[in-house]
Amino acid sequence: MEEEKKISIAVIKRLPRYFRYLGELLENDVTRISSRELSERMGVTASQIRQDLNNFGGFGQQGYGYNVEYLYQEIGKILGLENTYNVIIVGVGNLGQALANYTNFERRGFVVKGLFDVNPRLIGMSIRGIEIQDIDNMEKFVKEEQIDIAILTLPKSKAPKIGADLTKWGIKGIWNFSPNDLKLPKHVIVENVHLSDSLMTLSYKLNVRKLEQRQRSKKRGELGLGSPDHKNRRN
Amino acid sequence: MEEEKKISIAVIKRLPRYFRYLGELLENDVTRISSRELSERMGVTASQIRQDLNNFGGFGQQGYGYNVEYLYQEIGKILGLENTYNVIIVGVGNLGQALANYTNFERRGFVVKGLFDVNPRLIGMSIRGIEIQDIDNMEKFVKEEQIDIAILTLPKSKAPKIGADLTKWGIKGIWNFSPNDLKLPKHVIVENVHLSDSLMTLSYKLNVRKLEQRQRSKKRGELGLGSPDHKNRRN
DNA sequence: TAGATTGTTAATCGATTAACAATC
DNA sequence: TAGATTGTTAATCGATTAACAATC
Repeated sequence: MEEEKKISIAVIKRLPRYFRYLGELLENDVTRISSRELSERMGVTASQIRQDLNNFGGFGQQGYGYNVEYLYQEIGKILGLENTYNVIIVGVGNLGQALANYTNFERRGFVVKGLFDVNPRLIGMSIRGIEIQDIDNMEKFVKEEQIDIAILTLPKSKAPKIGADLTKWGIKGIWNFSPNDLKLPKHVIVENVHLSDSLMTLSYKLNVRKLEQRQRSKKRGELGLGSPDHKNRRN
Repeated sequence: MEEEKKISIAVIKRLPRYFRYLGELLENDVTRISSRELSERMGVTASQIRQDLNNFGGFGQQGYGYNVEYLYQEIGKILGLENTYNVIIVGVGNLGQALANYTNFERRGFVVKGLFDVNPRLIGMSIRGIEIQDIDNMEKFVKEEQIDIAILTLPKSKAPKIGADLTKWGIKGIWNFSPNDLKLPKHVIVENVHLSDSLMTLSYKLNVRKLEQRQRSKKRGELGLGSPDHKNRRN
C-alpha cells in the first residue's frame, strides 16, 4: 500500500518559486547550493526548504548540498513541465489577446490551439496565426482537437455557463481569469487568477500603511514635535 | 496604548472574496445574511467568517446575522477602496496594454495617469487618450504628477532597476507582473501577480491528477478488470 | 578524517474549528 | 419570551522552525 502523503497547497505554491530561483542560479553557472544559502537568497528558512523538498524525495547530499541542475530538473518533473497540453482561450478581449500573444506559456507545455469569442468584430481576426472563432464552434473544436485546458477571460456573467459546458465536453483544467469562483466537479482542475482580488489586497496594504503613518505623526504631534513628513504630498 | 493585533496575510487575502460575495448578495437584493449561510455559499466555515470579521470589529448582531449592505461597505473601507491613487503602467507590451484598457481598476480607485515604454514603435501611441511616453520621462512625471502606484509589466531583466528607481522617486506601491521578487525597502508595498507561477501550479495539479488516474487504472489492471477509461483520449 | 549539510524527528507557533455564553 | 446567531474563548489541527543524528 502506497503512503498517501498529502502535499499541502502552501508547499505546492512554493515550488514554482524554487524553480525560478534554481533557474537563475543555473543561468549564473552555480552548480551547487546548500539549503542555507538558498534560504538566504529567497528570504525563507533553510528548514522550510528541506522540509518542502523532502515531501517529494531526497534530492541533496549530506555535506554537499544540492546539485542545482539536478534539483531544477527534478522540480520541473514534479511540476509536470514535461507534459504538453492543448489549450484554448475563451474570451479574446484585452486580457485574452495579451495571453494569446504570450509565447512563453509554450515553454511550460501549454500550446494554444484555438481562440473563441462572441464578438463578431473579433471573429475572423487572427493572433499568431490562430483565427478567432465563434464560440458556437467551441464544442466541436474541444472534442475534435482534444483540448485539455481552457483559459477563461470572460465577463462574470458568462463564466459559470461556459465552465459547465467545458466540463461536460471533457476539459481537464481551467486557468480562470474571470472574477468568479467556478463551482465545478473536483476532477476539473481550476487555477484562479483573480486580478481584482489582488488589486484589493494591494489597496488594503496601502491603506494600512497610510493609517500607520497617520498614527505615527499623531504621536509626534502629542509630543509637540513637528512632523518630518512635510515632504509627503498627500494624506 | 493601542492593541497591535497583527492581521495575518491569510485573513487579508480572504477579504476581497468576502467583498465579492457580499456584492453579489447586494445585487440580488439580499438584505441580511448569517455567517452560516454565507459559509455554505462560499465553501468555508462559519467560524472562520466570524473570526475573520472580528479582527476588524463586530459588524453583526446576535440573533440577526449581518446586514449585507453595511458589511459590504465596512469591508470596502477596510480594503481602503475609498482612497484614490495615481497610477502609471511601466512596460506597455501585451499585458501592459490589456491593463491600460481595463477601466474597472478605476472603480477601485486606481486611476491610470501615464504609460511608459522603451520601444520607439510604441512611444507616441495612445491608449484611452493616454500617450505612451519614453521611459526616460518617467522620473519627472512620477514626481510632478504625484504618482503613487506603478504597475510593472516588464521583462525580468529590467524590473529590478526600475523598481529601485521608482522607490527612489517616492513610489508607494507596486503591482508587479514581472517574474521577479523585487527586493525593495519595506515601506514600498509590493503585490505580486506571478502568472508563470500560477501556470506551473496548474501544471502540478494536472500532473498529480494524471498520476492518480494512472495509479487507479493500474490497480484495476491488477484485478483483471478492463479500464472504463477507454473514452479518454490520452494519458 | 573533520567539516558540512542533509533528512527527519521533535518542539513551537499560528491558524482553523468547535463550543458556548451573551444578547439581539 | 423563545429562537437565532453573534462575538469570543478554548481545543484542535496543521504548518513552520529548531535540533541533531546520519552520512557524504
